[in-house]
Amino acid sequence: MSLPHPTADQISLPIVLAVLGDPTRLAIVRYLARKEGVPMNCSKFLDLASKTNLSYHLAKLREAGVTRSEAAGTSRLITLRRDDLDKRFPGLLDSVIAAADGDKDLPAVGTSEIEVSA
Amino acid sequence: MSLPHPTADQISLPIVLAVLGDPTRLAIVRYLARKEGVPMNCSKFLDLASKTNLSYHLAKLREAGVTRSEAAGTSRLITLRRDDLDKRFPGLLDSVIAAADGDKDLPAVGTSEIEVSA
DNA sequence: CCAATTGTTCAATAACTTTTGAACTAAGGA
DNA sequence: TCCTTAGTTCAAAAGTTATTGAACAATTGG
Repeated sequence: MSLPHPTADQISLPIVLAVLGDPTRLAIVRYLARKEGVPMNCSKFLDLASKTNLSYHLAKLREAGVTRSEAAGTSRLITLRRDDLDKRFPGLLDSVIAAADGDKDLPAVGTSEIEVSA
Repeated sequence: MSLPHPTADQISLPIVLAVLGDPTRLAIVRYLARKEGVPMNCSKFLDLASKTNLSYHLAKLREAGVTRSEAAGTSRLITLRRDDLDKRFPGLLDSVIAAADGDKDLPAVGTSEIEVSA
């Protein structure tokens, strides 16, 4: 069973901007962008907010079309929908992430991480 | 007398994104971008919202550092702070405006305009 | 000076968003 | 089967943002 996601052409610019205009969600997106290709589970983000609140923010990101969440056992694998976002809004995600990377006042996750091999 | 504006380095990414994540404000910014260099007064935007509501949205844009408002007699001249935004968040404004231009569902102002010389 | 034009402020309300905790579901391992 | 892990759902509370109308201020033209 997979959760509802908008199709690429249903992704709306004002909704994406509004969703990214929240520091917690921006931190999540930033982290997903840095670990692109590696699907994340929610527990990665527990230092940003409570479990319940994370569920809320991750649902917002998914409903806006910014992320994709797939069920995998008891976990959820979360990925950035970069392909769809780049197609719909060329350059937007890159400039947002670059801007977020340059901002020291933004909350962040896993910025000083030791790469652990599987 | 000029209204309070943030300095370039006070402009915050999440605040800018949240402010642009409103269709009325996006329409204003889009119009300012198309008429860049030409300072606009508020009456240009009266088909987007009521006078009072416009005052509110224009204040949000100004406080976020997206626009500059200068008093000029009984009018206010509103311009995009493109220089400051481009310095702080390279590429962001361009990709937002390009994305907005490609979206037919967004409210717009003056898209079919006859150029009137002064 | 008077009236019109341009826009602001204020208070109220409506509408949304965020956060919370408790209760829940579903999968997987012992 | 029972327990743990991972995450959702729900309802309530808190907080924030958007919209409105009426009243206000400042400038300009007659």
